[in-house]
Amino acid sequence: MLSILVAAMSLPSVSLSLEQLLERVRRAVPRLTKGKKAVLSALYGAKHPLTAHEIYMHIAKGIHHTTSETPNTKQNLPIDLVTIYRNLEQLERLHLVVKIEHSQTGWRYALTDRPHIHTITCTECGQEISVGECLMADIEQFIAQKTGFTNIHHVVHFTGSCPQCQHHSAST
Amino acid sequence: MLSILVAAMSLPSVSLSLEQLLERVRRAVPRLTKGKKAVLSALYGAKHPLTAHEIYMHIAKGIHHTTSETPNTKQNLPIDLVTIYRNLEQLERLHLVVKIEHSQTGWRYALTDRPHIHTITCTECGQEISVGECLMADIEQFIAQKTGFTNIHHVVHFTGSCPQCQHHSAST
DNA sequence: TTTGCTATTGCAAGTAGATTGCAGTAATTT
DNA sequence: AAATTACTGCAATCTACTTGCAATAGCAAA
Ligand SMILES: [Mn+2]
Ligand SMILES: [Mn+2]
Ligand SMILES: [Zn+2]
Ligand SMILES: [Zn+2]
Repeated sequence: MLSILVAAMSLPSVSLSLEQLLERVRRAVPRLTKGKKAVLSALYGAKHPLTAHEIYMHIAKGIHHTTSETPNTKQNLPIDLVTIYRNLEQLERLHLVVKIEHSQTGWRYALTDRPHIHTITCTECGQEISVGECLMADIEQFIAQKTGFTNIHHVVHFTGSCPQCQHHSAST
Repeated sequence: MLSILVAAMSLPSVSLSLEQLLERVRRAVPRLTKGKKAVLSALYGAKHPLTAHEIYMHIAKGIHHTTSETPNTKQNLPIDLVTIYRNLEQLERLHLVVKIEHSQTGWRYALTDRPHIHTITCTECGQEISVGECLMADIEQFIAQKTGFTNIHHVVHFTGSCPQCQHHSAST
């Protein structure tokens, strides 16, 4: 059984450039707006799944602050958080974005079909560390065969007691 | 809109009676209260993981309604929802209860170490069906070895397009 | 380039799951 | 029975997320 796990660890990296991705989205949606581009760019550059708020912060930081030299025009206003939620919802319907997990601060989103890692959180101290590349591919394959579903994705999060916190346990 | 889990959990293979479970909890907590017993009883009898609100409703239904014959005493008042949340939190800290998944209506809780199944939800029509017994044991074993964590549990949910809804897809 | 259509946006208000403060209650020990 | 204090209920609060609506901005036809 562990052989399955080892086999699943060498992941195919499907590299689609941001421009290719945007072109694909342009064909799929009625309007390729500034907000949609910003959300896709944020997710494209992300090293791990992001919450809507993290996407918002990422976009806001990428925009010039208002100074006497750079006046407050519509170009340098951040995208409203509600617009980010609506764009994520639309991109989800197109299967271009997926909810990967529900963290303590809300859902985390990522581009579909990207190699990704999962994390484990200590329920006692809150420490969150990587458990490495996703090992769910074979399980999803199995589910696809068994159920006939397509576009299968998963929401996963692990919890436990980290090495520093292992004591006072009532369980086996 | 949202479908309810269909027969998501079987009874524990290692049969611990409710009385044995309560005895174990009695030794682990300072006070074995009416609320704690009610929460544990609800989870013990559940066929699938329950939300805090579902536990609340379960407890309320199990208590006599007030009539002229059965006056409104403290015995037939339901347990307050906030008390259910606090008891679940305490039982989680003792690793006796775990959050199994985040449904559309909130977190679902179950007794620890119970065999369980997982489900897949169609993102288009909302249909939710079983994918069979949990297949995560090997992955958890792998994570335990790699990270040194103990008491490892997981939150998992699958989504996809069901056979009846497979069309208009922008992904591969 | 200008114009028209309407998808999309920002703002504000609303929803609902979950948390917190606190005064009173009840489970347990002596 | 009395003492101790973990626990409870109520109300207020927090916050991730959604919804209504008038204004805006993609996009393409003219
Ligand atoms: Mn994964
Ligand atoms: Mn499982
Ligand atoms: Zn820890
Ligand atoms: Zn469907």
